[in-house]
Amino acid sequence: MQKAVKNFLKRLNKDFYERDTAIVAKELLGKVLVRRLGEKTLAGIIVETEAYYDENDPASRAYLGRPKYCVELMKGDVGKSLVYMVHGNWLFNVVAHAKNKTGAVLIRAIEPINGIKTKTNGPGKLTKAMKITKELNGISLIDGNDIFICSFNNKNSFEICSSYRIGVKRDLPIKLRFFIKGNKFVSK
DNA sequence: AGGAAGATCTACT
DNA sequence: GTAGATCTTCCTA
Repeated sequence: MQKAVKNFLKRLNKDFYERDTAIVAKELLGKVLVRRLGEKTLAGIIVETEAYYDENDPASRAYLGRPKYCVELMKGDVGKSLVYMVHGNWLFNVVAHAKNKTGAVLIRAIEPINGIKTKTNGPGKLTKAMKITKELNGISLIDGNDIFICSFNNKNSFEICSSYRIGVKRDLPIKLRFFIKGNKFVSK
């Protein structure tokens, strides 16, 4: 820890998360996801995200008929984690949306900077690497200490690209996936 | 008990 | 690059 950790700036607060979901998704790129496990601290730079909206978004966990706990979380306070299982993989999201809206940002890939040994170039892989499970569902990234996101003193600037979301059966006609151009940890 | 899921791996054209 | 099988735990009934 050491050098990288000293570059952490402050934790992202409610004002950061309480904006349009796509804007938050885009601005989460280059931020640092921190996971505390007792004495250990795992950290990685977020390099790929996707925005998911409300019941009108067919790919969203808040879409009609989806599990109630997901809908409630995505409607509720921003800055909370939303964790759910898909095809045997835990996926990690952060609730983020403008006031009185619904939405969450899926963290799809990170670039390891501290304590991570396994590959993190996919949403299921990064949760495995960071030991993220259902236990973290619903906790706050603003107040809690087990997991949170910080801004980071990035030396190198980067270029943001967007595309349609991956693996989604029915997508919206707007590009809601954001990633850092050329980063090798971005999923394919 | 059954169905569904925003994934991953492997094996090809 | 795309295609298919397998996937593992959840929610809802």
